[in-house]
Amino acid sequence: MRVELKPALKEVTQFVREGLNRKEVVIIIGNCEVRYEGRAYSRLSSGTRILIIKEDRALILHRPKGFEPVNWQPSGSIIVTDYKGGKFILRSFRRKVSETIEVTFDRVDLIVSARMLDEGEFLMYGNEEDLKRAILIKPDLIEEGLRVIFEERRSGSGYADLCCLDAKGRLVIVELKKERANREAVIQLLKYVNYYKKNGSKAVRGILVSPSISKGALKLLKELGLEYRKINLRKCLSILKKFDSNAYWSLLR
Amino acid sequence: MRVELKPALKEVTQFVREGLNRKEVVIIIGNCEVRYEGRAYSRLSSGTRILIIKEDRALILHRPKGFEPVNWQPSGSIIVTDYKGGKFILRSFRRKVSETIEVTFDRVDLIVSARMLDEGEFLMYGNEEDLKRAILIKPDLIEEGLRVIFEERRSGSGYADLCCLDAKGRLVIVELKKERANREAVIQLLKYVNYYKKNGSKAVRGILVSPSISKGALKLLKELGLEYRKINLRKCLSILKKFDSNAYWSLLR
DNA sequence: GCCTAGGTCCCGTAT
DNA sequence: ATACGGGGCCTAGGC
Repeated sequence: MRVELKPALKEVTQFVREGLNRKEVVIIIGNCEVRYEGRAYSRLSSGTRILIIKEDRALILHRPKGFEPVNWQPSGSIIVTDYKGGKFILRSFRRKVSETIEVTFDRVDLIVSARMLDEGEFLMYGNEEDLKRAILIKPDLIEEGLRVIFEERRSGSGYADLCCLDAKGRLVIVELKKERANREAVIQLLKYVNYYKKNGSKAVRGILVSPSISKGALKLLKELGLEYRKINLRKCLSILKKFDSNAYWSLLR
Repeated sequence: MRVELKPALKEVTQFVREGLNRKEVVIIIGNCEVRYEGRAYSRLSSGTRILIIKEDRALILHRPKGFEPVNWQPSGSIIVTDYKGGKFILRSFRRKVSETIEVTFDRVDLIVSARMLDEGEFLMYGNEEDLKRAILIKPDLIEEGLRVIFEERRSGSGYADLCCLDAKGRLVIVELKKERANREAVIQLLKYVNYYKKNGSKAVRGILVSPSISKGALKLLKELGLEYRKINLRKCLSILKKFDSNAYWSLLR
């Protein structure tokens, strides 16, 4: 790891170039102005920020407040550095979309270049995918006698989360939401149900499955003759835990 | 600014506490494990990462690759630090939503605490809002003789971008998209048009306005008897430039 | 390449 | 608090 406090701007160019060539992550804290041009246009006038350039050339510029970066460039962009007019300039060009960022520093307080070893495994659970997996294991969570026949099935323009048959053999389209469902979710479900009705299936039911639903969405749902089933995310996870030997489930408190 | 290379983990607690109390931004580079529990659950096993905690307690944890943070907490959360079992532990609790992050460091390579002055102005143009402003100035961009009567008008469940009258006095609902429009946009427009049809207006037209439109969306649009108008974002911006004395427009190349 | 849908999306805004 | 829609959204998965 290389660290320099208050480096001369002239040296920063070399420092950054070397860091990136060595596949290190570079962090710059300093006073800068920013210009962005691409899908939209932005200007950020002078102030102190944190600039991060990762191994893969992802660029992230943070102000001292707020969760979101003020300017950025996703990974894979091209970084060019320059020293001109007494200032350090860093430009980033995105390959596919025509997008450019130009960060001009008139003062650098700190510069860091670090090779970071990170082979850690990232595991996420409790997303919509998990909800679906739990239902595939135990379709009774939605309704007695339900059988899943397709998942993520193309249904017109989009994809139905689950296509099922109920105890009476009727087609049932299921739309899953892991959080409170809104009107948007109802419209999504309607779209798929209508697709199957249009394409020959007579008795098609549509069920929206989520832990909760907004008042307006529930009203709309009923008006459209669709159904709602409440589901508990924790319950789904505990079902998965039983059927999945993966050790990480044991971490669930 | 305070910087320490390879600080003893025991000292880090004090360092972070002091930094945050002084409204400084704290950056830690080191080896850590992460546990997140809230709307979903995640585990990140050991590796070297960058942790940023901002003045407003926004927490952002970055791996050495990729644009997006692997774990985070938006501003306003509560930060608690601890030294236990030879490790430095930082926990963040979100107030409203029940969400927790726990970052456990077994090695810290660098720690920085910096008061960052940033009063810079951030200006963004070329978003949907600007498209709308340009059309308000010059409705002819869409159609000769068009007059805008409402903007962001509640129309049933959502908000119609623009409500207008055409040369023949018919109601025209306009849906704006600053980028390629998809089926979603068409459905949105349809929803608003149907709302006004249902509520008494007889001849209601719907126009989708965007720089381009997906093939499927255009087909759907026509099937539904809706209309499409291409618009050029740069042209809209140059119109705004004329009518808006704000100096930043001059920065547009 | 286009298109669709999810995300711990975040965020602003209006009700 | 809830709900709705934008975002330079990003990212993954299909086709």
